[in-house]
Amino acid sequence: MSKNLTQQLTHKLGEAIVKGDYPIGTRMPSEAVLCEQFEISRSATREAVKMLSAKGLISSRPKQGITVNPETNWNLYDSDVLEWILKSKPSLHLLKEFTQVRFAIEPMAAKLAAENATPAQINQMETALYRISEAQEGLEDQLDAHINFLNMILVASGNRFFIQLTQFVDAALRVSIRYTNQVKGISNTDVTFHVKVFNAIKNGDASTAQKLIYDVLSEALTLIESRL
Amino acid sequence: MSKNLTQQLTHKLGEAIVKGDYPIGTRMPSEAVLCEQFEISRSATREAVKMLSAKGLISSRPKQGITVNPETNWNLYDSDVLEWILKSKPSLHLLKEFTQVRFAIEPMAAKLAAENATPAQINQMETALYRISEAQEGLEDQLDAHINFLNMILVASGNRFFIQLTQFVDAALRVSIRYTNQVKGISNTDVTFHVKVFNAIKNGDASTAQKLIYDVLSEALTLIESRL
DNA sequence: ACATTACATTTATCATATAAATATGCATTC
DNA sequence: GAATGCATATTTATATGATAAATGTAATGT
Repeated sequence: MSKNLTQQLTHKLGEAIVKGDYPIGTRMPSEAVLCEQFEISRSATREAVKMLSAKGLISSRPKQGITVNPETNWNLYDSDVLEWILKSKPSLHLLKEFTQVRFAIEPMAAKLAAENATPAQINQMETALYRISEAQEGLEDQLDAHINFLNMILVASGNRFFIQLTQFVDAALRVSIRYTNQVKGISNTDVTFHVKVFNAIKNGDASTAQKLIYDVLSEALTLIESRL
Repeated sequence: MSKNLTQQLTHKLGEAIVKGDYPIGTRMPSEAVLCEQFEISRSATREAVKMLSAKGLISSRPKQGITVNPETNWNLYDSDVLEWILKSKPSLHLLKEFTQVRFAIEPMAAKLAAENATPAQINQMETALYRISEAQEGLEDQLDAHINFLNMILVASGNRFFIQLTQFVDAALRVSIRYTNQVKGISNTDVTFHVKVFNAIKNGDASTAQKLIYDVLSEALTLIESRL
């Protein structure tokens, strides 16, 4: 758990809101009541409320109190909010939504990576590739290695908005194995696939890099949709 | 300007950080100093600090003080952060990054919209279409009408992560006209284009909807890159 | 040289008081 | 009767002072 009281309350309330304990549009307990319930001071409570409103989950106004915002206001790309969503309502439908975003983003990121990756980034990708092959022999966690490789592609894209999505992709992949119980199908276990992607990016072959990622995600999406 | 002191300070500091007034990795003025500088109480100051740290811009720890986080920690999809970025360092390069994200997202959103749009959403899109044609005759702001139409596509996708990006696309389009000084080229002024997109979505023709948006954004991106 | 302790600084928390905002109901006016 | 203005009660917003906890740094001891 987070160390300080403010963050603890932020997480507790954030999770509760996402879970639906405080329905959208309704008023949450007032500042004073929250203090009582969680036995902390007003300062800590108010700061937690501010953090949640900064993430779009709630808004607070005098007299009206603290109200839960509609989901469209939530900062879904905030890693805390993502974490709460995953913790509270994981579902195959959610996985589909995640994968649709990946399907939109990652092929483009691979394309950009092929066009823009620096030599240093190529080296890091090669290291990531090595980690995947090691993982196959059980030396390292397979999922972590995969995520690391995919994150490197996002980073190498050079577009800060793609880079920002590393946490998103991380979350998406971690939820995916809850349902598929294997990395295969989501992101091919076979390291030869990753080698192909790596070579395409290294050689600046943008369209091949794009197509490789596109195809594997297309397959993943089809698999998920077949199970819905 | 925002009404309450906390939000005012949040915006002032957020903007200043993004602008680079407080370089990344450096310590910001301490709580006490911020109170003095802005002549507000510690409560308000601390709450602003909490909001900024909720958005990933800063982190604060005892003794170490308030430090500016690396840009990779910033929640770039937060509409406040976006606003500050646009306000502080608009550039053609930024526009390119924006458009790359749109290029990744919007064709897919159009495809999903064609597959999933509800009758009510189709109606709303038709209204949006009407607003564009009205705007052409000067009755309404052209840009707003365009943004409204594009947002409807995102909403109709049914994927909450795409829906969340309405603010992003809004920001992207508003910055785009600063450089192109026209909506044309970014999102075809000619309403016939939008009619085509609308019809494709209405008829459930996913691939056509996707291709239409893909093509217009491809063109926009080429235009931007030619000017870099 | 290393570990331990003491200290100083900064944020974190608590408590209390006052101000400002605003929804609600009431009265007043036309 | 409808609309407008006003009083009031409730809730958050702000201010302030005091204490606690965390943590980097320096002093100390072995």
